Amino acid sequence: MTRQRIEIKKIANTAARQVTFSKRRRGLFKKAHELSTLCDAEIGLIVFSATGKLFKYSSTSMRQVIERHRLQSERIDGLEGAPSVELQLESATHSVLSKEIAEKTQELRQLRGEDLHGLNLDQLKQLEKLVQGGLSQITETKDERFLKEISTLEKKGAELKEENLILKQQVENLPLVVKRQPSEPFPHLHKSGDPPPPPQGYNTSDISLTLGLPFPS
Amino acid sequence: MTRQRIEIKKIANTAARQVTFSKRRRGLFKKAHELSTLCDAEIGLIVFSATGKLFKYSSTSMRQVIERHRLQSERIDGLEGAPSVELQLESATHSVLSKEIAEKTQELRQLRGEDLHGLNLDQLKQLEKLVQGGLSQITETKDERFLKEISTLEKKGAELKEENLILKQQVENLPLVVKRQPSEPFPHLHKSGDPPPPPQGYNTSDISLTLGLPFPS
DNA sequence: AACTATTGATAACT
DNA sequence: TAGTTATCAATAGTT
Repeated sequence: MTRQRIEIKKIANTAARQVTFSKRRRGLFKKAHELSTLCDAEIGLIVFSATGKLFKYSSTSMRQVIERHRLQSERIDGLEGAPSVELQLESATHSVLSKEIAEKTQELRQLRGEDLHGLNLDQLKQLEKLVQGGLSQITETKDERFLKEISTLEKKGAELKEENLILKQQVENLPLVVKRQPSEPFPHLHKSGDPPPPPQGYNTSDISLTLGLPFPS
Repeated sequence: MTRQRIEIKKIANTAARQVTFSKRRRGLFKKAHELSTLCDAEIGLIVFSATGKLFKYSSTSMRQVIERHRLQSERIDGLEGAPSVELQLESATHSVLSKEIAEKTQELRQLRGEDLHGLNLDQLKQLEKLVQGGLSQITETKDERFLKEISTLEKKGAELKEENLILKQQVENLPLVVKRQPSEPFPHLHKSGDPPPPPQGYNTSDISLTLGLPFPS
């Protein structure tokens, strides 16, 4: 509805989908509120994100809206030999949950390449595309992780190398007369109160060494 | 929001309010549907007009949405002076089922290449392997299906060819006596004024024409 | 999260 | 009630 119109079907890119979800959810809630205010309507709106997070709006109380809806629906469905309300709710819940589990289980199996018999050619092609997309994501994430690890290691290596260089310079700068006490060969590199670590860049200290300059204080 | 922006408060004029209610209700439902489709969200929307008429939209079934909402709310409200044993049992069952759903949902998302942040390198490699396996299965099944379709078609084609052959032989054996009328051999293929098409093409029909087959009635 | 070019929704009117 | 249009609001793509 803007820069370019989009097709109304599931947004493939996860990040984009989440951004759109946030934006449109806000818009939807705003519209719901406006309708309820402008036209004196009683409204209940329940939204579960793809990640299962719950968002809701209701003009009065959600319970009231749902209750009113239940009454209306009952009137429509009409006649039932009523078991207890609790049992009805419970079995309803269970059947809903169980059904959801069954669906997800089946979906998982198919994503794993099992139980494909029920699918026709189009569905197979679609599934293949979906899994290819997933695989790309996974491989990409994995490779990124690899690269990150490599660069971390390289960085660490470089730091160590530099540290070594500095230490080497310090060692070379030590006056030959003074004997270091063996107890603390390399006490610490940067504790406060210490003589500042060699502030020099790479060659200055070497040069000063060569020239026999006094030790920097 | 158009010709003139309006204040969000109850519309005084009844007729205008009803008109606005109809228009905005449609808009709201459309947006709800778009959100659910674009972002894979589960949505339930209940609207009572000021006159008490019920309108609703739900991406799955309203019962399922309300049930899911009830579960979430239960969990959030949480702590309340111990409910009845039945309710406790019910909640226990629910939490088991809900947990299973949550796990499967997460697994599904990861198979689709989403939400991979929580995984370490080893887990990513394992997941990649799993999905690669699934993809192989799917592709294999799909291609088998393709091949099967092809061979079916080929078989059918061969049968038709053979049938044609037999028919041709029968045609050739027909007596040469009957003459076809030369008027309008292929009336619709060429518009008048065009250079006449190269008369008869291939053979079978020409032969039958030559042979003066009776016009199929 | 902020911006903006566009599309979409809709208030007023017919 | 339905259709039209001028205008405002929502938002897709981008930074």
